[in-house]
Amino acid sequence: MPEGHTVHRIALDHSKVLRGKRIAVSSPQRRFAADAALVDGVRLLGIEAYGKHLFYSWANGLVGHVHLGLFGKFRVHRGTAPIDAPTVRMRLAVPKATIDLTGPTDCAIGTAEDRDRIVQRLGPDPLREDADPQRAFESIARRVAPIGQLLLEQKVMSGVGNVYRAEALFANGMHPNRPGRAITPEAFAGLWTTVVTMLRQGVVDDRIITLDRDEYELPSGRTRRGETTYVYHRDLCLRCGTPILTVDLGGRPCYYCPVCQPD
DNA sequence: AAGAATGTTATGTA
DNA sequence: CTACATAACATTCT
Repeated sequence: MPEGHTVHRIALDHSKVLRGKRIAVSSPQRRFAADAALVDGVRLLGIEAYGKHLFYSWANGLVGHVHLGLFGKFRVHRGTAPIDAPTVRMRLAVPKATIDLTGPTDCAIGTAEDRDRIVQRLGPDPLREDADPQRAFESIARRVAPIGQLLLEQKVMSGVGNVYRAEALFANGMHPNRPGRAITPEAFAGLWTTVVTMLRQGVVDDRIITLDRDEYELPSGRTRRGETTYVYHRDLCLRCGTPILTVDLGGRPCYYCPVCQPD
C-alpha cells in the first residue's frame, strides 16, 4: 500500500448512486448490498450522491468524498479481498464481500462543511427530489454558450455527462449548438424531463440504455458501446440512418444527428 | 502499442 | 465578475 493511501473498511449498497458507472463484479453473483456498516468501528449512516459526487456520512461526524472521474471503478470480490491491491484507495469490507475502489479523481475524508462547500457549487441534480429545475433554466437562459456545453457544466446542472447530454438533446430534437439564450422555457422543460427520465432509467438498469423500449428491443447478451444509444458513439443515427456528426463542446465530442436535430 | 475514453476542476487570459 | 480554452489527473482497453 503506497503511503498516504489509507484504506477504509465499510460496507454499502452503491447501486443507486453510480450513474451509468457499472460495478465490475469479479464473481458470478450480481450485486452486493448491506444495511448497516462500520467504518473503522464507526457506523456508516448513509451514502448520498449530488451529481457524480458520492458522500459517505459516518457516525463520528466525518464525511467521505468520492468522485470516480473517468477511470474510477469499484470492484466487488466475493469473500476475502485479494492481498495484493497497491492501487486500492478505499476498501469496503464485510465478512462475505469486499469492494475495492481504484482510480478515483477524488477520495478523501472531510467534514460536513467540506461536503457543503462542494454541494454549493453544483447546479441542481436531476436525480434528486430536492432539485430546482428553475435554477438550471435561469443559468441557461442568460448564456450564449451552446446548450451542449452548458449540459456538462456542473454549476448549470450536475451529473449529466457526455452520454446523456447527447441522448437527451437527440430525444428533444435539439441541435447541440443552440445557444442557451435561445432555449425557451417549454424547450427547457422538455429537456429536463428527458434527463430525469433517462437518469432514473439508468438507476433501474444499472447501466446506460436510452432506447425507447416501445420502439426497440433491449439488446441481448453482451452489448458494446454504441449499441444502447441513438446517437452516442454511433456511426449512423439509429432512427434515420444519417451519418452521426460530432462537435467539440466542453472539451469533449458531442454526438448528434444533423437530420433529427436541425439547427 | 499509441490513443481513446460514459469526468471534473484549477488556472490563465481577455 | 463572466466566459472560454487549455492543462492536469486518474486507469483500462483495444
